[in-house]
Amino acid sequence: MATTTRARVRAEITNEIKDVARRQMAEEGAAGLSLRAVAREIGMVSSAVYRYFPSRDDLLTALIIDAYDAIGAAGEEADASVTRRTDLVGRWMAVARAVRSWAIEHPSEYALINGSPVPGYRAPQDTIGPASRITSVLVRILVDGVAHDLVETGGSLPGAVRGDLRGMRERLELSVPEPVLFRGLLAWQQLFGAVSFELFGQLHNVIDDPGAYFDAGMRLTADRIGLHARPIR
Amino acid sequence: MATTTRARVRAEITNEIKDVARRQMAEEGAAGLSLRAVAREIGMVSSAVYRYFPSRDDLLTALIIDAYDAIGAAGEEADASVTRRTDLVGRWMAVARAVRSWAIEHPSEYALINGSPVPGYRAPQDTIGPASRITSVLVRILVDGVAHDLVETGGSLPGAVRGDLRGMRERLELSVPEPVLFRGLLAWQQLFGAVSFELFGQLHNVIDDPGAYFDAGMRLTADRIGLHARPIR
DNA sequence: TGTACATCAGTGAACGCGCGTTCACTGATGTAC
DNA sequence: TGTACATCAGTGAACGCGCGTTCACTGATGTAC
Repeated sequence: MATTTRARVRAEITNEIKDVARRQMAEEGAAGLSLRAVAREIGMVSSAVYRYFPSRDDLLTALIIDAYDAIGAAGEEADASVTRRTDLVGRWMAVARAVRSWAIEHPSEYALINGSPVPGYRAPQDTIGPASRITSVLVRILVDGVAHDLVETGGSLPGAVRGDLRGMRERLELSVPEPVLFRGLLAWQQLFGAVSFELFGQLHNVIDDPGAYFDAGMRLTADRIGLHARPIR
Repeated sequence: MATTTRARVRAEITNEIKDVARRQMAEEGAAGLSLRAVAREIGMVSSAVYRYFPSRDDLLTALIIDAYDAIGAAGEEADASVTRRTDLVGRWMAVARAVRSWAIEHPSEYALINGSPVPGYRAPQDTIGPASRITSVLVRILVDGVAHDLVETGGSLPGAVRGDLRGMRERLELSVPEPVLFRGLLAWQQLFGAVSFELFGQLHNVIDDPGAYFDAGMRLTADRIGLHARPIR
């Protein structure tokens, strides 16, 4: 048969290992993720975990890939939920809020992909694909904006920056002028900077209503990307 | 005598412990900081370190306080180096570049105060004072901007956000309108977001000249705070 | 200025703990004929 | 459909390692008289 009992059980236990690892990471941090502790909680002997993941780093890699996929899926879903596709500000806000919500619900996974690097761990190439998923969501908003004349396209850039962005534009085959890419990148940084600030506790004792603050900041950011409600030309 | 030999030697060894700890943190990360490893490198028996720091967490706290102090001092120095005090954009750029340079020179210490929190560690109250040092630098730029009519003061804010910022303004006894504080806070986030992105490797394979990119971003940010070269009124 | 005592830095052994990974093994599940 | 063999999941013991922290101790430095 296509999926044997063995294969099904294997997939289930693989998921259980990852789930338990995620939960433990929330308490101990990524650096403290321990195969033995995971095995103990599942009720397995520690060496049994090696039937599923050849090493601790491979488990970490799997968690990172899952996290990128999850935040990417959350962003895609939020973007798709906005029915009026020319409402770029609405799409931006939906994606921004989705990123924040996902991060608040999965703080340790967010830290895994957006916090300080895990010491001694080098991410393999496998993580690059899933990582670009959430980035692509923003890029699509910019592409649609350019296509419908809903985004400012002007602006000057220092040569070095323009060159780097041209490289990016050509690699991804985007029809988006460099200044738009530049503002998009800054908005991206503002989004993840805001989420990290909130999550890592930098807003403590300053902002009591981080949701309202986040929304206001992202609205201003939308404005600054140069997103418009009606065609410019 | 005021400082005995014992006291002088004590201060020297305390510094040596912190220096070695900083160097090891760069390799192992904050979570992997180990009293035993530090003692080993210094050539001390591990229990001797307890004459200087009552526990591993106290050593971490000392490193955090030092890091806040160092980045604060770097920011203050950069701000003070701009002789024309009404050149707010120049002051902002100087401080931003100083923060970035310090972070690049001391990546593990930057991560310690701006990266994901160290698991299992709760920062004591002692860190609050040093932490506000760098924040105060930006606030002074805004205060001077308002005093000399060099910064936009208008803008609307949702009630909850305005309320939070009013609290901040009153606590710090600042004569700065809430919208200015709001934009300042966003600029602050943009600055640390940009440095973190660069340091934690998110710009890899996208930006080859991160210095130029950083400068261009911070210039745009200065513009967006509403800093002007000449009085508005 | 000299001496007796108190303070303090550093030693070395020990406690009790956890970690990643390897390896020979048992017994259950799956596959080919 | 039944049987022989191959594959695979999980076991339990072991290797070699590092960690934070405590404690009784020695010997040097500092202080009071």
